[in-house]
Amino acid sequence: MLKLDESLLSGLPPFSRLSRSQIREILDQASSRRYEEGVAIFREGHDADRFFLLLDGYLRVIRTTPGGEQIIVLHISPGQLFGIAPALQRDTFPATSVAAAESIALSWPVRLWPEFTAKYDGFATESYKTLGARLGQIQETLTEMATQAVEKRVAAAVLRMVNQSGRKTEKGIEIAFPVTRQNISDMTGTTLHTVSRLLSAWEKAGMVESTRKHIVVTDPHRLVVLSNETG
Amino acid sequence: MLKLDESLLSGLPPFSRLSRSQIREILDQASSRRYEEGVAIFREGHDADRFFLLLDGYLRVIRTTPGGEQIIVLHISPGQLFGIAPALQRDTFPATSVAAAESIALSWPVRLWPEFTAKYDGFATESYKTLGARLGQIQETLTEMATQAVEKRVAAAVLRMVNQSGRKTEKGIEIAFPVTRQNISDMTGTTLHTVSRLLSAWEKAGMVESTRKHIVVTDPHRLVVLSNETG
DNA sequence: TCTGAACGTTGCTCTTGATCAAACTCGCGG
DNA sequence: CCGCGAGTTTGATCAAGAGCAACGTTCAGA
Repeated sequence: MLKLDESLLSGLPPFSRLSRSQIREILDQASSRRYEEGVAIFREGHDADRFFLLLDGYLRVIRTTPGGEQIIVLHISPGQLFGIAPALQRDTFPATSVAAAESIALSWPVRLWPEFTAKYDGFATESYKTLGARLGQIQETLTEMATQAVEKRVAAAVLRMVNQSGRKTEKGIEIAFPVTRQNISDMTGTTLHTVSRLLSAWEKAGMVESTRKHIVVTDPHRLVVLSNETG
Repeated sequence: MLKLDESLLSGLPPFSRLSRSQIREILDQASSRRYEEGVAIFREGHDADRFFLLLDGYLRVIRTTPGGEQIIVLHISPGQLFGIAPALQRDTFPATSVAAAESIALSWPVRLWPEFTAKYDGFATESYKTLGARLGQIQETLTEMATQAVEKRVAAAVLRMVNQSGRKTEKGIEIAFPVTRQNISDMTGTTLHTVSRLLSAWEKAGMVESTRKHIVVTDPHRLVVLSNETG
């Protein structure tokens, strides 16, 4: 395994208050792995024997119903901890994580969790902050799902991805990882057909442009208005 | 304020590993309050200056949309901690808590949270376990909302309430706090009309009996089957 | 005992978005 | 360069459930 550089972690919130030598210590205990697009990092219900940090790429956090349908609960962006079941005293993962694009993640055995929280200043605080934000986000999505019409849910889902991973281009802001119509329908509890129709309509209206697995929002403002309309 | 008895807490998970004197200490710092049915204990977005324990009664945890619609995220039963924003490093409450029935809760100022977690063995562990369970439940609800038809969502919601608060009667198992059709529609993202029709149908089919604000499940098994059917 | 408000029921209509069906486009591997 | 499969588009049909309307029931308080 190649030696990881301290600069990988030094800018990230959970580690920002640590000294160079502490970060070295942490890195030396980590294993690093690359995941192809579409590959699962871990699966719902499996033994939570490690916890993770996404260095590069994007993940989808997924739950599958007994009936085989799946829904995307949230996305993970670079720099975020994930699979932190131990923080909630769980011994199995509550959801599946799949690489939305080629990704690189560090991981540590769970037995180090108590050590990390005890020893490294700010680590526990930041981890729980992450969890708090995530809980809030899920509640948000739930509320949306329960009260908003499909068009607004889809608009909100697209905007969420843009906010989390948007990068500027000449055309507008583009979602930084591959997304299919099916993916969006899995985030919003609708069908790929409906999503396709909506995107087509928005494209005609000049708010987005999309090619296969690829979406650019050309008029974010109008999309925001759309997603907020009281209906 | 009257003196609270140690037995109130000694059986509850967050405190079960503590000595009598430690529990005394904790109780002496608590304030106890009674809440009428329908009254809010705290509101979404407000300053999280205290954390709570429900001694008796039932709570609804609610989120309200900008458009004024509300949805019930989960219920809290006696013995559970709630409003534990500090555990997630939040300084405002992420949702509103309303008494579903007359309730009694203890509360402590947030500044005691770090002290409690540091000083009392098992307190942090159990708190995070609660949070983990709650996160899991919300994810469950979200998945359900995204994939299941209305009838199954309503069946699942009724069963969840029964599981959390069911008490046996001659007729069957009854939900221990007042629930209106509107409440159930707020849990499932539907309308009170649809809920009313479903309950009527189930009543005709001999699975439930209900009077105003009051539901008894007479044939839980069939309701479970109904909620699990692959549709 | 009366009254009004809160809660519940039920019929009808109409819209949303699922479902079914078919064709098209792009990119990749052979 | 061809053929195949994954992803996408679009049309047509249909059912679930929302919305609307009206009425019935229960209960608390005057």
